[in-house]
Amino acid sequence: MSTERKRKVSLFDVVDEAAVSTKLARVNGSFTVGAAAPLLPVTINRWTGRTYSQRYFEILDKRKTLPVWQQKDEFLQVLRDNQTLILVGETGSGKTTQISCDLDDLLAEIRVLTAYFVIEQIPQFVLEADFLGKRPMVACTQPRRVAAMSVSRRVAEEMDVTIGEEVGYSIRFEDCSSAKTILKYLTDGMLLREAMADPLLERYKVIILDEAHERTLATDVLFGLLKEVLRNRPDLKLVVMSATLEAEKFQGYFNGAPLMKVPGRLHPVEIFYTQDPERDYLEAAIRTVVQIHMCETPGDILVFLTGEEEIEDACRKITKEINNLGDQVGPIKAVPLYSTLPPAMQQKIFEPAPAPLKEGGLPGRKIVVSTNIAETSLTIDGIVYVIDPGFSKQKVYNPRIRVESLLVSPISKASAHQRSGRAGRTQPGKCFRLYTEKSFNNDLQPQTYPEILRSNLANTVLTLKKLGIDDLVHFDFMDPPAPETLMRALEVLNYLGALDDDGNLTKLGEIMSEFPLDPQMSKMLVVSAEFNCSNEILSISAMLSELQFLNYFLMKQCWSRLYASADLLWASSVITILSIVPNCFVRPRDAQKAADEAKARFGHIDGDHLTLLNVYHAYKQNNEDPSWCFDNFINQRALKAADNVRQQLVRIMARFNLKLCSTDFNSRDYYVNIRKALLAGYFMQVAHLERTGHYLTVKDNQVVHLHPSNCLDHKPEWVIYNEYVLTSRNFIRTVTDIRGEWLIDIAPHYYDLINFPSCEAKRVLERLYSKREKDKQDTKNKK
DNA sequence: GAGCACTGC
Repeated sequence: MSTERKRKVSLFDVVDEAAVSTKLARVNGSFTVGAAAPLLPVTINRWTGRTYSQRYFEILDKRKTLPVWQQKDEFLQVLRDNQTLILVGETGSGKTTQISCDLDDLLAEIRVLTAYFVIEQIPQFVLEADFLGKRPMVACTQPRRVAAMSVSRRVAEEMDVTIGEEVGYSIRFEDCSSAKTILKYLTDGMLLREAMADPLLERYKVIILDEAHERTLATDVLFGLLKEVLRNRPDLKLVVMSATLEAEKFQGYFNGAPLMKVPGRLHPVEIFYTQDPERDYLEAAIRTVVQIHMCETPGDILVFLTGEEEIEDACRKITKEINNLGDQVGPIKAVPLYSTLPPAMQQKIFEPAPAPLKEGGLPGRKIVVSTNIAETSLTIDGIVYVIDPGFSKQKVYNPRIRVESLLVSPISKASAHQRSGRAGRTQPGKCFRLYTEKSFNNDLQPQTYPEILRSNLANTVLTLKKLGIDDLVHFDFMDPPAPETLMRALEVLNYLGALDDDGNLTKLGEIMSEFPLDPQMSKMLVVSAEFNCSNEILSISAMLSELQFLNYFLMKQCWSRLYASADLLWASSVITILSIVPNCFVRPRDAQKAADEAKARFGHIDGDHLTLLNVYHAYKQNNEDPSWCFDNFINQRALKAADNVRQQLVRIMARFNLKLCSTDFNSRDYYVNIRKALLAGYFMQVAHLERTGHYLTVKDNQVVHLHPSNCLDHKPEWVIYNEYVLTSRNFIRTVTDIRGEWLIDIAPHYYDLINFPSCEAKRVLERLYSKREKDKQDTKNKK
């Protein structure tokens, strides 16, 4: 029904648009009369029909000084003569964001840059193309939400239009566009969503994929999809924007499309390497900071390290060492930066360097010590020196045993390049690489290993099926995933009932594909009404999915060789292996005991899923009060985000007429029904307690341990788990007590005993099955 | 009894 209403609105808007264009024609008509007209400056905005503001001309003058402006005519000509065009250069250098989970905060804090860059200009050039018709609609994708928002706002300003009207953006939770919109910035995942409803993307005349070199999962899927669409739509044009490193690969993939180089970065950066390899990169980084501070001209320093503890440690050591130098040097301020840092602390990176201690004294310097959050997601102006030890923490996924872990690994050349670029934002800079030039050339991988090759593809396969791609094996991936990964995904979807035995999308699968969740979770949600607890499952899903933003999906950096030898690496004690902890519960260093006690108050003896439900309920009962969150060591941002997700899920449930219901809270079945519903989605993630006292995952037979963060007060015979992580041991995290009988009731096709490796769990299930048979016989006999 | 790279729908 909501689609129906939407259609009516857009019909209305088409009428409205026609009215606008007649008005426009009239305005332009009166304007172009007379031979002298072309010499006059254009004063009427052709998109709005309004007179341009003074500010428009001020910005225009600056835009005209940009190097890319020189290439406008050439660009338009190449675009006219070709269906696909690849632009290479330093993309993505014109965005600035501040860290925050809250979109409102972000909007208030986005700072306007004084420099203008390629991705703001190219779409505007496209709109000026006369060969695309009167009001061609242009889409421009970005891998990150904030980029889509901030760039579109900037462009709306440059075009002298209101954001959300002619220029807009569309991201999850927020569609700021209208029927008037001719240029829409959106996340790559969002364009993929649009393609699910409109497979030929017919509303667009031009699609621009920015930051294509980042190779996000969504971008990779769009590549293959758009290649198909371009064949079916000769009128559609595609512009791919990428960094230079793999330009030829892109060209080869897009059938020899023309390459055009565009200038990007404003200032040169001088690169320095060490003569010999460094044994201790942390020590070397601190030493380099001190040297820069003593010997180099003023300018802030950015140091890349791998994790919170290392960063805090480095900040302390830097401050100590510089203080030891006394009056010989100016004052410094060492500022840590990582994603879990409270926002108030994060703000510190934008504070100016400290002033000289006395008038005419040595200048101060700001030293930002950061994870690779500062590599792509966040830009800090004023950085002149970058220190790059060459490592970052990267997530590794092994599809064979479905285990993920985080490990400190060497970065890629592309990543090193990106890091050094951070030095040249405001003036010429210097980058100190704490490895040898030989090592850079020979040891670092050229590119970020694409996400699609190291991800669980169950969700992607479901999306592709929904997009009408039946033959996954012959789908034109730029880097085809391993056949086993695809097979594994198909198998999981078949067990969940999303695909039938021929691999075709079922009705259930179609509904599941509409949820922005992984398939197990959407299955659980879709069937939860059958267990009379969809309200509660909604809350749990929202909480889990909010946590999964942090710990389940996608992994980013380069690591192909690591991947190939991952098993060996896991065995290696040299490499630091860390896990990712969900952040719904806050545990400050100075109040760990109080935080644990607060958490225990929410604990549910049957498991962590139910504990999450308790937290959500308590949050709502306390009117989402931030001070209540603070007092109870609850991360308010996480809860707010979960609530946001929940609302979106409710809307999708309504679209498919899925009932919202709850079991009576006083009923004995209230929690039983919830636990059963969990199993309906996650029946493939069950572990059994062996007589030895260890848990074994069912079917995979991996020895696992309950993560100590769990809140069970006993060791249940059967548990369902949300994730399996490898840190110091094999852990299953977020676990809930379930009953063996439910396995054979709810997922008999998975627990069929025929393709089941022999183990204790199998023998227990066999007993349960025969007991079930016997019970059936008994009841029959009684009758 | 563990220890927090980064994003997307």
